[in-house]
Amino acid sequence: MKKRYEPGEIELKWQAIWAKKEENIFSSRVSNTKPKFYCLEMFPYPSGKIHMGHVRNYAIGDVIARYKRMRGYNVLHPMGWDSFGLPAENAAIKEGVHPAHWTHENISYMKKQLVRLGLSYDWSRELATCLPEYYRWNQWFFIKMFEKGIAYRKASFVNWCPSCSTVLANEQVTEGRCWRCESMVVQKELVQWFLRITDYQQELLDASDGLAGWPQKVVLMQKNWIGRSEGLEAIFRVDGSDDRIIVFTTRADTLFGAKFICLAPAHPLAEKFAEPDALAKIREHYGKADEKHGLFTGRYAINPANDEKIPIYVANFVLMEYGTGAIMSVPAHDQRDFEFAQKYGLPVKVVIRPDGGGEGGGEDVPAGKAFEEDGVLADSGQFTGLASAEARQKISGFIEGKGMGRRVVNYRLRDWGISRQRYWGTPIPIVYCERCGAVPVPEKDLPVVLPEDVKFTGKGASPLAESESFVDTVCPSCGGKARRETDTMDTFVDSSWYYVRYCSRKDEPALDKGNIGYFMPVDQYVGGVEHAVLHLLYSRFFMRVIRDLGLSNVSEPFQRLLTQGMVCMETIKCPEHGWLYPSEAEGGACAKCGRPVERGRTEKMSKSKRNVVDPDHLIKTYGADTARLFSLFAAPPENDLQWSEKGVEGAQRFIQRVWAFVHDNLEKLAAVKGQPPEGKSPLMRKTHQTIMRVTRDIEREYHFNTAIAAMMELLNMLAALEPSGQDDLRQMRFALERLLLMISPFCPHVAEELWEAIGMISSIQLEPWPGYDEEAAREEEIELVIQVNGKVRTKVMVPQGLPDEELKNRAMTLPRIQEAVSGKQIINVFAVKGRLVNIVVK
RNA sequence: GCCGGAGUGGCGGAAUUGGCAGACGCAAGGGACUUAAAAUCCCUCGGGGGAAACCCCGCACGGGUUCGAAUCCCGUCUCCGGCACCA
Repeated sequence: MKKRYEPGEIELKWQAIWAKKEENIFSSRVSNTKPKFYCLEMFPYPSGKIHMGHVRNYAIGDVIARYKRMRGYNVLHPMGWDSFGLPAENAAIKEGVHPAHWTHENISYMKKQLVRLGLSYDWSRELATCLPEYYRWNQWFFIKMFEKGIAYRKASFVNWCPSCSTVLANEQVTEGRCWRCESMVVQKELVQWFLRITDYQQELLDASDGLAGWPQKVVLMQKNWIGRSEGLEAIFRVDGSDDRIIVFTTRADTLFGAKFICLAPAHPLAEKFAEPDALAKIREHYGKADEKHGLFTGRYAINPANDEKIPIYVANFVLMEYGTGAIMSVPAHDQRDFEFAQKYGLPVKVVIRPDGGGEGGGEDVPAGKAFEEDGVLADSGQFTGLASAEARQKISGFIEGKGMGRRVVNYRLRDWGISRQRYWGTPIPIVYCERCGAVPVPEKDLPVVLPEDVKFTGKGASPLAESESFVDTVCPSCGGKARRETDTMDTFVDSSWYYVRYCSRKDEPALDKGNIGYFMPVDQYVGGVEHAVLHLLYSRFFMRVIRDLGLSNVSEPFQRLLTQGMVCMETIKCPEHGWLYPSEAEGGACAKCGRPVERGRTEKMSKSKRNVVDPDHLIKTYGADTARLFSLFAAPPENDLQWSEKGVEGAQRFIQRVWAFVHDNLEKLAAVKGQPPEGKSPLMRKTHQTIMRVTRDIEREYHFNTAIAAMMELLNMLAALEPSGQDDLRQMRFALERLLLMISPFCPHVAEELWEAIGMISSIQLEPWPGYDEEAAREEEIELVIQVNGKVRTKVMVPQGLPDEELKNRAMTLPRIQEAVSGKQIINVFAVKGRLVNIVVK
């Protein structure tokens, strides 16, 4: 054994050994003897190289997988590539490389990086979503959904990203910007394919309360996204016509205050009533968060509550996609309506007064803004004086009784638009025939493969539309001339079911019911919180479709979810040259101009801010074990992690100290024979305590940072020991073996190496997780804390397990306490859990 | 604006159920070894007072409940995340 710890050498050695043993170490088969555990990390987009976010994500997952293997589970721990998407196509436009080529190069490089990190994946299940054998099943799912009416086509206003020149789903727009490139999104009317996720909205909502293993934050985000609200649909007759306008409101209690009606610009009656040119102008402002624009139609509607005649407007801020596309406007109690009323000089009628706010004494017109809270009804006929909550029910009932409306539930969630006007995605398997319309490609003709003869110009319509060999086809139904759909699928379709594909090996058929039945659901899913509504909601939807296709009994794909925090690093800025790399700011001065630099905030690592750490460089300098250890030690997984070079060195120091301990004691330790003696010693006690703590910290919320801290404490004790005699050495060896076992999921290479060094023959991977004995972990003496009036006055060592009365007596006799209580009246004495005594005096 | 979450040393972070605030690590200071440096090892390390024993203050801020509060309740401030014309 070398004196120096050389990570590069030993890590490559063990990675080679593991690769040979892959069949029996990291691979998983359907097994009846062991319970299964499916551990999954979000698969990466093959962008070129892995980044520190991946390192952290996969280190967390790997510790869980390795730990569970040691606990005797049949662990499924797969990895693959989310390999369709825009960057590949953009590279093609910029550099002329084919997206497939670019993607496969990246995959092969990144796979090497993952292997180099010592991650224990079952590569026999590796998948790449851009391969026809994978996306064939996207097409298969699409056809099944088409047959069931879940996939359908409609024209609507959609989110269009001008920079990506494609459509985005609602979930993919953040603050009006594209989730990927941050360009402002515009509204465009297009015919698109949608998946009817709204069919499952109530089920998804109801089931979210059962997601006990998920961060509540994520559950809440999903619930808000689905956005259920209960209200009333009320019918407003159009004066002098048979037309009726249906509005949705959650505030039936304000119905008597409705002073006008607003229609969405795309509402059928808006087109019927409004003058086309004027309507077109309103439409220009649709979906934009700017000023409110209205157009009076010249028509009036009848308020079903009081038969009042109120004007009908078309307004840019009314959404066609939510509710009924028409609203009743109550300017006194809705801020938007208030602003609209102000602009167009419409009346404001107060029908809700603040609870307890003087009978009839309040002002009629709110001062400058609407009163939107609940209160007491005013000026509302027979309902005047009721509280809002009660009035909502009563007025809804009243309207229902008149046959002028009904209580309904509305959701904010929209159907998922999956059409993308790009090349590098799954072709939508539809053929358009003049006679038969949209016809699905028959299953036997799948996959519809992406054509190769495509030019990547970055301009115009879908690149697929340029490929005649692709577009021209025959109708599967009538054999006549037909054209293929040229849009591809949103890449979130690919990732909505990949965890199901992993249940079968590459060489086994996809979607095998037996395999799915054995491995699903995922027991632990680990990934970034940025997918809280996107990928995670789509997957919950897809799993239900898969269930309803009879392929699985599972509804929820992910039993437990861990959302890890971001990896952050300090930023450095020069007042003149902007963001700098640390190497450009040595000595606190900008390397370009010599001006002093500003230490910026610690922010998420990003290339643009130049605050990134390259995993390759990190591994080369410190090794994979150190990279993993630091990622896990510096913060609990759900927190953001602040990268620190010094912290990395600290992590490596720990590994080096373990190494040095084994090296320095190797001869003595190797000669040890037999078990440690019965009876307690500080080291034996500490060892059992450490196993207890580490086990508990991993089991409970995966708090690896405190688990590692506990192992460090054990090492500190071991290193301070000066053994004399065989019994001491036996204990030392016992403690060391357990320490190595506990370290092995975190730093698998060095654990293997040291395990071998102390004479163990089989791989440490195959060892069970060490057990502990609570009795052996128990302290014989405890430090009794004595407080007077809640303040610590002294501490004393006493035997473990004394009765409370005895503790109180002992406390009272202590000189320090005598002194503190002398001349005072003792009111009460508390003893707490055999650990603390509090004396209350006056 | 609405809905969540979080504020603990110079820093990252510990602290089962209300019961010793600051585990572990980083940084810093001192010392040992060395011709010297690195590495390593040892000691100190929340603030204030005191020669010391020890005392006072301290978990964003202000109140409260309690024998006892980082932990529970109310209010305020700050930061982070989500949603945002959703009727």
